[in-house]
Amino acid sequence: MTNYKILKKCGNAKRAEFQTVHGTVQTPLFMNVGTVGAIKGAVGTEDLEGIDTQVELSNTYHLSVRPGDKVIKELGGLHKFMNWSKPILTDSGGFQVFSLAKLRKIKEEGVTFNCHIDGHKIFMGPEESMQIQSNLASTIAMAFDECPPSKADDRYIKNSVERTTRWLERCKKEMARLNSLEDTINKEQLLFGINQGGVVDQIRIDHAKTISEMELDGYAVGGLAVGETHEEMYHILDVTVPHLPENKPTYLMGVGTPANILEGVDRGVDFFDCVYPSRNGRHGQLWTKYGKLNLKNARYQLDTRPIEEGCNCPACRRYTRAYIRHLLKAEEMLGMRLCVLHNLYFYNHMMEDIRNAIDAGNYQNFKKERIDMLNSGEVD
RNA sequence: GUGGGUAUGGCGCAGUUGGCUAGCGCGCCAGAUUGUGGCUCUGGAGGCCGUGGGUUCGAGUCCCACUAUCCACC
Repeated sequence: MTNYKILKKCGNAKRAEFQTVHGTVQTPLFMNVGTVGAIKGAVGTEDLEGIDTQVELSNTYHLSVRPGDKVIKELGGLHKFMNWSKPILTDSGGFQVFSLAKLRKIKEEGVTFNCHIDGHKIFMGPEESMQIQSNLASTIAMAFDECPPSKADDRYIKNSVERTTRWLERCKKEMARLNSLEDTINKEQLLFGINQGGVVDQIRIDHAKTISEMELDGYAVGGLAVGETHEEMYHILDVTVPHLPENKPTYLMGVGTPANILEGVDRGVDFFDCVYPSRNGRHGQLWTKYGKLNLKNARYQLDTRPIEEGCNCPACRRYTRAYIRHLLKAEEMLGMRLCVLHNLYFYNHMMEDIRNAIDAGNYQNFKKERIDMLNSGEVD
């Protein structure tokens, strides 16, 4: 029995429904990134309901360091801890090993690296990552992978990808074991595998075929948006996604800009996540249908319009650009919060528009129209 | 009133025995940021060096006067 049901296709764009123990979600969707169990910028789970968040994303590595996955397990799991009942996806920690550890040693068993907070030595391999994610009791666990640098040579990437495949087998085995244990909180935790291969077509394709045979709950494309061009990224999706199972959700990790998402959907992607709306929101960079604006710019000092005309987010419903700009310049928490809420609302509602366009069988026209609007530069 | 100190971009300061286009931090003005260390990075604008004289080839730097300001004492 599959928990993933395609409702409509429009070209390669898929409109689907995905059932989980924490409820059914509508795809394509954007997951709101809350690395340490909170969306940075003083955004609580009560706020997420108000901006139509479907899935919250947290991070295995960060939560294992602080407060510790065993603490969260003792408190009943991440859902209870955060008081969030909808789906949570936990990233495996593989990317953090690549992105924030200065010193790391990758071996067959796993990776040894230094903690970013106090520098102590940490070992994480597929089994450790699955155990932590099982303790967190997220809805969806991600496989522990290696995300090689975009500048790595083909030989390195090939070896890395082969090891990632072996790690995936170990993840699957460990997940099955954990889900069968008596004291496991979420015995129906799902596992998504991750495709790698840099920007090398054949490695990507071979890897996609290999992991497709492993009967996972979903498939992610990782290792993109790490320095390659947009064209390279779109090309990799063009050649890779067709080799992933169509009857399973597809997740493009860490991507991206509104335009990236519109293009990703057109290539069959269901799930997206990105720190852009939250991180850049904290720094005053806001997304609108007509492109992005930097609210810290002096020209907004006397601007009494909302961030985006017609937007119904908590920031736009009540406050002016001038006021929010002042809050940002004064480094008031409220400024960051309002900007993050606007950006997440913008992303979540763009996804809703995308779903409606696919339902209407009009996705490609919609995409072109929206990308033209984003590039129009008519923010003001 | 007396003695001493200080005066350099919006603010706080560096500027060596006088020597090229006077620097730095913060702020300001912009830009970057893609499975998040509330960051970080990259550019840019802005100064007749308190005022007036003097010494010197050359003065932010030395001398004199004035003005402002701070500290101590009366």
